[in-house]
Amino acid sequence: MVVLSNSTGYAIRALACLSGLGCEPKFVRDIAKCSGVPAPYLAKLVQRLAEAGIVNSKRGYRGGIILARKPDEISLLEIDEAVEGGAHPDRCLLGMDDCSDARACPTHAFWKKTRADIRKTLLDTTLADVLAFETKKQAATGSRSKKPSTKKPL
Amino acid sequence: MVVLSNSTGYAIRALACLSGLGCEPKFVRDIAKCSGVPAPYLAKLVQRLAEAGIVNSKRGYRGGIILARKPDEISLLEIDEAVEGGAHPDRCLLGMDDCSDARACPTHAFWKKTRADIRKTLLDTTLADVLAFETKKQAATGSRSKKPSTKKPL
DNA sequence: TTTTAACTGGACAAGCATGTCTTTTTATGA
DNA sequence: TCATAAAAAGACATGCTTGTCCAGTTAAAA
Repeated sequence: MVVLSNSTGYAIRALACLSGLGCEPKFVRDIAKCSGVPAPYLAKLVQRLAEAGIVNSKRGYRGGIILARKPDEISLLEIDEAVEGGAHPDRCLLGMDDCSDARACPTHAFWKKTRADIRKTLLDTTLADVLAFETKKQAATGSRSKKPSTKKPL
Repeated sequence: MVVLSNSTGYAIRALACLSGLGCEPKFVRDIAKCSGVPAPYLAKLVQRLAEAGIVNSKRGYRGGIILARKPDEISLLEIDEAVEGGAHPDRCLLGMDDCSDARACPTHAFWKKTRADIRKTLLDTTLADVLAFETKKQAATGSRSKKPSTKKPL
């Protein structure tokens, strides 16, 4: 039951630390300490995030990592695809490789809809939302992103 | 985006072959050929399925594997838990380990509901449904299991 | 009782995601 | 220009899932 990989989880938490504040670049090692992600591994993830245009990295003296856009303009879906190197292929829930709309396995319709729901949720949820979660330590009626939202109390 | 492991997919397809017909035990190697699962690996999976009471295995001359119950009495959820060795823990979609009902991450409510939906679908879908899928090669308004169903055309 | 045919169980190998280490490259400030 | 500080890059290590192999055990039939 794994939807987002460990690596994607790392990236999301690391970016949440990074979006905390300031226009000053942060070092990989500081983000690592703040997020709990192993520093050398985080360095790899940051490279992929930089390639995808989610962060900007600067080498040399006074270098570091900085968000390329505002937190509410970076969706979790984008982070996932940056880390995984592309969109998830639409795998059959049961792993049948001859399952398709034309030849639907018993869970095909259900899974097709669920997959789309998950995708939409990840698209609608931004770093700003995650930041709010990280910041508020208990109570608070948190600030949400500007995007339409599927994350009401429900 | 992996919900059921490769191994669980193997087990489901293998059991579908097994439920085809007859009260005669089938050999692991025949199930392997029919389902495309590597025979030595299938032998391991069969052991777990036997421990879980899904199949009965018989050693020695004229031994083999046989379903312990009728196909429509074996849910995919049961197969999954037999293969995985227990129920899936309720992991946070984003991998936050301090995410809970009391301290909900931005996707918590969504994922809680979706998880339950997936579980229900796997519980309501039985080997009989999979068998119908395997049997009908193209058209047919297939026979379903006796259970209530979330798998309408939609 | 012996032979044969099947599952059982344990050790082992391969592949992939995860994690680490070291060297190289780049940019800043003195 | 030179020293320094940081990311980039690539080789290397680890762990888990998947997959293989082989000797052991069991049961039926001759």
